[in-house]
Amino acid sequence: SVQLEMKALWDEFNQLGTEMIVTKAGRRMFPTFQVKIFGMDPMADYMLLMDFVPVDDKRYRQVTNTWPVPRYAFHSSSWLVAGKADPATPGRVHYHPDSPAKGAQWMKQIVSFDKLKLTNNLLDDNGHIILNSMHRYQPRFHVVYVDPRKDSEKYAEENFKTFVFEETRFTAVTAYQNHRITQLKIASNPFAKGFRDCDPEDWPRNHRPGALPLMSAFARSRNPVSSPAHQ
Amino acid sequence: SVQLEMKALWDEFNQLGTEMIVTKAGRRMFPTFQVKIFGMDPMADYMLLMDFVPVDDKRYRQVTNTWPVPRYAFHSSSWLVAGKADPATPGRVHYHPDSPAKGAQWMKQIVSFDKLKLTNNLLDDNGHIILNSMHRYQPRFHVVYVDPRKDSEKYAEENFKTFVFEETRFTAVTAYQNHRITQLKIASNPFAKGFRDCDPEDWPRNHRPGALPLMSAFARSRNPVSSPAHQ
DNA sequence: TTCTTGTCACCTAGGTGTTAATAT
DNA sequence: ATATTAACACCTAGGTGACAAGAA
Repeated sequence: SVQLEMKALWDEFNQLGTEMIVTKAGRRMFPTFQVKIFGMDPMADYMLLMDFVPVDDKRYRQVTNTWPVPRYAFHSSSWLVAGKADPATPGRVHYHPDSPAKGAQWMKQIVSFDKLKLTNNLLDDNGHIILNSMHRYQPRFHVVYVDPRKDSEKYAEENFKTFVFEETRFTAVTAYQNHRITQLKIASNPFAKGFRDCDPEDWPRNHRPGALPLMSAFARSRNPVSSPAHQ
Repeated sequence: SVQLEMKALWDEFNQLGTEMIVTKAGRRMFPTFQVKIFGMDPMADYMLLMDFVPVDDKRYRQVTNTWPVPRYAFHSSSWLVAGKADPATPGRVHYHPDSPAKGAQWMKQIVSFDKLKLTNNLLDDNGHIILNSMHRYQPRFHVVYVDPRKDSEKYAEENFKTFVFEETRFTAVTAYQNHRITQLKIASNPFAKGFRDCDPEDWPRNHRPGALPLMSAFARSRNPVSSPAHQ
């Protein structure tokens, strides 16, 4: 069995509609996909990998903020369907770089996919995951048992198991659309600390699951969505 | 077979008498021990590891600079034997973190031991290599074939091969003794760039094996050994 | 006196959202 | 109008030798 790490944070993002940046050079996910694994054969070899499947066949589009009601602009911001999905991207997979390794190795600590990067470059040759911007994806986690038998291909069907956590769904974007997502990223990702203007002690030290979802950071946003959309 | 990378640099250090810093927290080696490997079975599993053996049973001591001939002090600086070696340290080994891996994996790129750290802390529990300061050591590189046979212990003797490069010998120190070593480290280690005061373009771009061994860096040293030893 | 330790400024290396410019 | 790109300031994380203070 598999347990998703940082589930509380994933839930917080998912509630707002998680967005993940894709760039030409490749961008990591945040939150990082991390799991604890139980019940492996400690002595057997396993490959761990991830892939990403489209949640639906829709292309999304950000609805324009209403005007002239700037202070409610945030509430009017939402995702609209903008047509059929673009042609599917190359369905790449990301092997955890420690693969293959023994079950004991995988189970003795949290497995982190922090080397995984997302790109929108269809010609990428860095082995990154290729996604279409403005499309929704569901990350999937696969565990493959390395069968020592000579004719192992025959048993491929029974030698892997797939785990899906719906709270890790996200929309791929080239720039954040929902400013509440931006603020939650800034508040929770250590690498974005430079953009925080709230109490530096609030996160993550004092963060408990169930606490208010970082409204202080949002309230003091440098770029509130409530700024006039017109020019 | 195995080929030592950066051999020209190792030779340059070895000619001066290589020194490696040891600290309580652990210090990386510079140059880093890196090799290219040939002739493995691409499909077989191998473990790669290093250990360090005392070159002799001597303890060393830095001779005091002669005086009052400061400008020749550098030439008078040398290592003296200071008695029998201290009791041997725990003979730890360092497994390359990618171990075990297939021969194909090891051979397709340079294998770098840049995670290996040296310490003088006998109680170290970070798995670092423990060495006695002021003692000389010879790094050794071992390739272990992971035998798939059930009774593989019986064949342990024939399942590993050891490689020794004498130009990688060094003296463990807590502070550099030979200022020419210090200057060569500063000139060639990117992380010490802050201490360079020579032409930043000289190294490593314009460095060719056979070129003069960085005398410009030495000449402009901030702490020339030729400074008076008296106070 | 010689050797060791801890702190420091200064680097490498690379992960953030911002912003202005550009592309569609 | 909307979406993408590239340069950028500001971080995290950690590898350097210098230096002053301490230990043996």
